[in-house]
Amino acid sequence: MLIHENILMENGASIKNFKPKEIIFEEGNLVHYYFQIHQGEVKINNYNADGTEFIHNILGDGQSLGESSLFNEKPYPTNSIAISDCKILCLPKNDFFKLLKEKPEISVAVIHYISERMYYKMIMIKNNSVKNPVEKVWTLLNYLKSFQFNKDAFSFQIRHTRQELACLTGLAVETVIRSVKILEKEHKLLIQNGKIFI
DNA sequence: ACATTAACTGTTA
DNA sequence: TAACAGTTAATGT
Repeated sequence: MLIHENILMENGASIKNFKPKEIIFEEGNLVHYYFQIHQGEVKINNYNADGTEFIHNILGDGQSLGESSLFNEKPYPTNSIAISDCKILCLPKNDFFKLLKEKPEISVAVIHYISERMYYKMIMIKNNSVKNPVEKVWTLLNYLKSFQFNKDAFSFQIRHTRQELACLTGLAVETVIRSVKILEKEHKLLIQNGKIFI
């Protein structure tokens, strides 16, 4: 986890529960808290003018939400919405900065985390400007697997739905399905009762 | 609730 | 103009 939960609790954090589809913060909101997921899954997204959704990222246990907005004076550029039942640690902004001052190793951990997020952004911004949808899906799936210790072929199950993969790549669900089938034909991944293994 | 398929439409190489 | 991605709608798991 990014910051140890005991340290967060000792420094003024509280735990808040969110139901699926509940909003943690919204585009345009002012930034008052450092958020860290204790348990659950959260998506960071935007809605286009036509209502279609673009998902920037899906985050899980131990990861933080919208932390980069704590360091500029700008409101949130994205929404943050619970996917599953979530318990989120909420640390008021002032307490967060006090903690960073007192414990420089936490500052470094936060910088490391933001750096990791930026790395992903670079990969995905390039990926999403690629034309070939099969390549888009393949790069995304490989990125998702890159965090696993087990690098063996077909050892990692993709837990995202086809719709989520579509929103992460800007493709239509049907195109994701077609692309995944092509990748299966090329023996790059395995499909077992609808579940993707890479 | 999610995945798949088919038939159709528009865009583009 | 053939290929291919998005749209819509129906069907399957």
